[in-house]
Amino acid sequence: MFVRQERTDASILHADADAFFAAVEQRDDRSLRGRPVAVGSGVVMAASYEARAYGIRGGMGGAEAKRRCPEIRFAPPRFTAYIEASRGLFDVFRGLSPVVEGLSLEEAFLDGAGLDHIGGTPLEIADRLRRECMERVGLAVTVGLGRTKLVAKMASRAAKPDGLLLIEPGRERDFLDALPVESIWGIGPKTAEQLHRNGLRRVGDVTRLPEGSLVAIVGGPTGSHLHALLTNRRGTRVRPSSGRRSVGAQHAIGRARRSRSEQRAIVASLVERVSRRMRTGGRSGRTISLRLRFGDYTRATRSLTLAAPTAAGGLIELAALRLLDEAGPEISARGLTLLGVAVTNLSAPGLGVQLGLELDSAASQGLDLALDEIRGRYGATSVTRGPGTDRWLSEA
DNA sequence: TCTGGGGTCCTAGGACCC
DNA sequence: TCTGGGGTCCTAGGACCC
Repeated sequence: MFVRQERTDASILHADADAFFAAVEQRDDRSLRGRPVAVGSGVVMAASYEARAYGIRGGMGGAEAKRRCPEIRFAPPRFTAYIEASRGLFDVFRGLSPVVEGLSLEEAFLDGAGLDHIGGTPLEIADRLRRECMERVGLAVTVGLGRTKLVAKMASRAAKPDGLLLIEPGRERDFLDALPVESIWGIGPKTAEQLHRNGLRRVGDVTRLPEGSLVAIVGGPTGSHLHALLTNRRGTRVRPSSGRRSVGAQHAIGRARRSRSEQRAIVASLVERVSRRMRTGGRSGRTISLRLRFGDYTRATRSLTLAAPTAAGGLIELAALRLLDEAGPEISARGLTLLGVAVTNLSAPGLGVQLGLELDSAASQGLDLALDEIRGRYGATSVTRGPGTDRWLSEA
C-alpha cells in the first residue's frame, strides 16, 4: 500500500537561470556585459535584465525593442551554446540531488529532502547550487524553496535575479495570497479573465472561496485542480523527467498568399528538420500532426496515427502532405499564416528507428508501398485506426 | 501587442472491442 | 435487435509555459 507522505519542510527547490539565452551571450561576449541585450532579430526571444529595464520582453517585435531602447544590442540565437550551457547546469543539479525534474533548458525542480547527512539541508544545497552554477557554468541561477512545487516556483520568480528565497512551512498562504492571480504559474489569460470577471484579483480572493464556487467559475476539473494547487494540497512530489513527448518544427509564413506547391515545399522542409532531429536523438513516433494557423488567428490541427513508429522523413512527409491536402478547403477559405509539423506518441529512445530508416526508401516510392511494407512486417491487415486514417487507407 | 519557435497536459467525442 | 457496462485508442481542440 502506497502511503502518501506529507512534506513537512521547504525541501523542494526550483532552480532557474536568469535571462538564460541573454546571459549566455553576455558570458561569451564581454562587450555585451552590463548592456541591454536581446537575443533574436525579428522577434525578441530573450532580453537581458538591462534590456528589461526598458520594458523589453520576450515575444516583443525587434522594431518595438529598438524604439524603446535605441542602443540595444541584438545577438543572433546560438542554440548549440544554450544546449551546452544547459548540460552544465543539469550536471550541477544532478550532482546535488538524485531527483531532478527538468522543466526547460534552464529550469528544474530538485528534491532536497532527506539529504542532510550527504549534501546538507535544502537551504545549504540551494547555496551550493548557486555557487557551483556560477563557478562551473558562468551563469546566475535563482532558487526558490518551498513545500510545494508551485510555492518554490513562485518564490524563485519573486527572488529574481540572482536571488534565493525560502518560504517557511505554514507561511505559504501569506506569500501566495498577496499575488495577483495572473502571476500564478498555470493561470493564463483565459482563466485570469474568468477570475477577474468575478471580482477575484488576488490569490487570496480565490483561496477564501469554497472549492465549489471556484468550480462554478472556471469549470470542473480545472477548478478543483486550481483550488488544490493554491491551497498547497497538490504538487508535493518531484518526479524525474520522463523525456520528451514530441518533436516538432513550425514556420510562420506571414500573410502573403502561398500557392499549394509553396505550402508543400514548406511542409517538406519542416519534415526534413523534424526527422533529422528524431534520428540524431534516436527517437521515433507514431502520430504525425499538422499545425495550422489562419489569417484570423484561429488555429487547427490535423493528425493521423501509424501502426508502427517511424523516424523516416519520406513516410512522415507523405502523411503530412496528406493532412495538408485534407485541410485544403479550410486553408483556401481562411488564409494560412503558419505551418507546423510534429511527431508525437514517441517510443522509448532507440525503438523503431531502424524500421523507420529501412522504410524510407519504400516511402519515397509512394505511401502505399510504405504501408504494404509495414503490413508485411507486422502481419497487420489494418495499418491505422480512426476515421481520418481509415479514409486515407480506403483510398489506397 | 497578435509576434516566433519549441514544447506539455487535459478533455470530449467517436470508433471499436468484449 | 436492442440494451447495458466497461475499456482503449484516435482525432481535434484548448490552455498554458519558456
